[in-house]
Amino acid sequence: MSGKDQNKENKKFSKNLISWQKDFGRHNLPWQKQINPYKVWISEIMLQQTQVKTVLPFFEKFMQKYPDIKALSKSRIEDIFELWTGLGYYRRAENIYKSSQIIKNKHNLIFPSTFEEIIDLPGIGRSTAGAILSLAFNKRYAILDGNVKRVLERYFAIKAEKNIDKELWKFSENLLPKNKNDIYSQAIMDLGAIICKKKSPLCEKCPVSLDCKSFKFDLTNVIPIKRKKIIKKEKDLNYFLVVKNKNLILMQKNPNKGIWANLWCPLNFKTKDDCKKYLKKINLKPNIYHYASIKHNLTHMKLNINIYRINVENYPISEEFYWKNIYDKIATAKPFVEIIKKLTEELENENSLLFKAKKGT
DNA sequence: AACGCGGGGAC
DNA sequence: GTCCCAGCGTT
Repeated sequence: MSGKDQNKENKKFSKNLISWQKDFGRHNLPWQKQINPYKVWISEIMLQQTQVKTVLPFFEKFMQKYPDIKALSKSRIEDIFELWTGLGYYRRAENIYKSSQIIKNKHNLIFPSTFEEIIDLPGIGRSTAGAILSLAFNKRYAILDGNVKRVLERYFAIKAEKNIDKELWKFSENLLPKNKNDIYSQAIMDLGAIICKKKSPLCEKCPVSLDCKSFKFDLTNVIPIKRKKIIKKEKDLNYFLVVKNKNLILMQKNPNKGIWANLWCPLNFKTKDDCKKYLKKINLKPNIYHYASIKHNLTHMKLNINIYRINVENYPISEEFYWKNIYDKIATAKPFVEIIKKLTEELENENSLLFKAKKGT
């Protein structure tokens, strides 16, 4: 096909998508109502590698607590972590916090509107920047998320066995319309989510099926090519619920790398023996009870988490630890939410038994 | 270019 | 149980 013809095809693609979006696209997502750059930004960060349905309750909570950049800029990182508990990819929470400080100090609390300024914010890469610029500012920038990749690979019948983002970016940019870039970006994502689904795409309802090479050559079940599956490593982890006075739990801040980086979790040792040695070292009785076992599946590993309980009367004060009251809000990783809740209930029970015993004597 | 980073929806 | 999601930052 000549360059001129290709150009014509590209125009038809965006025109069809924009027209389709008006009738069949998504218009009632919470970040689309009274749209502004702040909402688009927060939603785009939450939606990185995370399905819409999962994001919805987190987004609502976030907007209630931080309705605008000013409110967000007064936050503490711990508060954002607390709100992020269970959503995963916790680096995103940190990046939102850091960005809020940059927007306060550099941009006078106004969300920036140029590509350079936006991509300069932590946690915002080329695709998220493109999404914000098109959706919130109606500027002519491309996106390349999971939906768009799948649509492009199918439409152009690209059999990619490895990373071909460089080419896909080129395709994505070539297809951009001159106007209505806000509707177009929404349209191509909606198409991927609603029509051009990973499994059983609804080609009969697709506005661009007639020009789709995979549809034409019956390749929609082959493309996109399945990526070779990763073998999950199994990992055993040991966490220790150190309980003091039946209402305090010892929490420890994770290092700035690895899983749950910078998040507060219960005390962690490689083995139970390591924990025993440590307790002896600080003159505590090494009374450790097995408390629970949790299997936690992640994308890249399978975790077997053993939880132990230790009752102590005192504990040395240190900067890397803090005592969390069982009634305080939790800013931690998902597996510990339920465990701490369970522990809280049991401690309440133990406390009431203790109370009764005292009363009886 | 490849990898690590969470948790869960969809099938 | 498997795949992968409105990706980014690091190596």
